[in-house]
Amino acid sequence: MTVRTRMAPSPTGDIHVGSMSIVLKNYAFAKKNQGKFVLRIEDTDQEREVEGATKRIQSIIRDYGLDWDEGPDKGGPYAPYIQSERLSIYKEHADQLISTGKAYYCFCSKERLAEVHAQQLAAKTPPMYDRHCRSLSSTEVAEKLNSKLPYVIRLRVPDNQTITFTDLIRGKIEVQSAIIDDQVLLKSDGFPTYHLAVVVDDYLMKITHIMRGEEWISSTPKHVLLYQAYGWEQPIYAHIPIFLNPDGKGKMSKRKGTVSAQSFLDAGYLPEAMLNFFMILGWGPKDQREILTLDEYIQEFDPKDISAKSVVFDLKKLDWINGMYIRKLSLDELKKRLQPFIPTNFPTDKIDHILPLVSERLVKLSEFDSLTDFFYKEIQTDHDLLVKKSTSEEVSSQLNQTIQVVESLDKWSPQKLEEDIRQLQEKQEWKKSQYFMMLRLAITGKQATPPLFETMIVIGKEVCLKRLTASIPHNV
RNA sequence: GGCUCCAUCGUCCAGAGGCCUAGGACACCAGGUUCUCAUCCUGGUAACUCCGGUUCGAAUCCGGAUGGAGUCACCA
Repeated sequence: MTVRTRMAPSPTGDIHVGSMSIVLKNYAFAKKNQGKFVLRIEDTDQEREVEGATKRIQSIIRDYGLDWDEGPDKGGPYAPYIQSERLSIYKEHADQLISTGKAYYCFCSKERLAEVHAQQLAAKTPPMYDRHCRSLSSTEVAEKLNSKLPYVIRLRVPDNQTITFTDLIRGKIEVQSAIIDDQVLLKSDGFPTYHLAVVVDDYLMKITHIMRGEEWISSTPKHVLLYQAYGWEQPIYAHIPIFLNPDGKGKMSKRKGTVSAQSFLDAGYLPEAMLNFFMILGWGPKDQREILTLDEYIQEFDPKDISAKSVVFDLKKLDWINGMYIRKLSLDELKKRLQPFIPTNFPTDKIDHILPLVSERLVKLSEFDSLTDFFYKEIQTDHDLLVKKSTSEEVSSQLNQTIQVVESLDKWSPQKLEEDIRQLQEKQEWKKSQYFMMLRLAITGKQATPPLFETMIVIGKEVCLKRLTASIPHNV
């Protein structure tokens, strides 16, 4: 049997990092088993649909370096892969359930439903449909249908049944049918609900393994009931634990920070670093490696080894991984990845000299600007800081003598520059840490920078002299 | 609140009855390298939620408590 997995996002906005992590798992598991990974768009909610979201979902998955074998733009043996284009299929399947008595028409108005709900809330009973239309006679139904009353189709949930399914990660899960609502299958606008559409499509598209977020675990019994109603074999389930906010409290949410997969790329995280992070959150290879390639992951990943507990989205670890990946990039490749983050007024002729100086200091690509701005922008030196470890007098003298050394330099090379400046420092017996930090501040305006001499070479003799002169304290 | 799931260092993972005075990684702390920062190297702090039971023996099995999470729509 060919393994077939799927990801079924709904186009209601940007795809979440949690969803991307699930894409990765479905993708990897399909690849590992020489199977197929399907992308299906679940656009059954017309009200919440966001214009252009379907396109963006597809492009972000590809930006992360993943791809699907069958999907909206590629087609495949079970096309179409967009649910709004499959409406007749769901209608047909809903009707089938009506004719077998597994589902029934419901003509309740939204107002009545809201009223019932409010009453149940007040009485502190579980808020469920009161099955008002469940026992309508066939003549009553025919009458209402004839008078064009709007209707939905609901699942006739059996009484007193224990519903069982197996989750690859957790094992057997049992739920009593009594707590399951007579779920709406087909909405009054003719669109299916998620529950109907997902079961019908997963079956029709021959999906063998359903790996989806843990939040679906409580609606899985409804799906099981549907499989039973149709007499179809259940797929294999693996409910992937969700991401918790970095503070460890609650499902990762927009309110507590960034959640969209796109925004992490925008912030300068490398897609392969993101993927690596997803890999080792809640799972690890046998030998405890933390850094692994997609191919290695595909080889070693097994959904049943995923930890069953929800995991904290630890940004510190992500930063570490991203730094590792940035340092692994060749300078050419780094330059390419950096393009969107390089300011327009950046002196491109200097980039090949600047890049080696900052590459191991980059945690995120977005930091490039703040790490390199002093190379070409006007700097602001804090004069209090400049004289902090000394006196204005001494600093003034240090700067003047340094200017002389720099001016008389015959060769503008880091080796020569370092040699002469060190010679000066040793001769004058200036305190190393004070003198070099003072110089650093004068040249760059910052306390943390790449090595001073290389930096000065890149900045250029003229600008260095200008900055040194400008830094001389005047109040002596 | 009902239902479901989960429970090892702050975080993630290892541990599938004796190898555990619990191991690795991130973070943190200290030290080394060094002109600062970063990288790199060394070392350190730090956990089996609790209570019962099973067993010669439990982090590992069972039960309960507690805690955390998810979910209860004509949304997915």
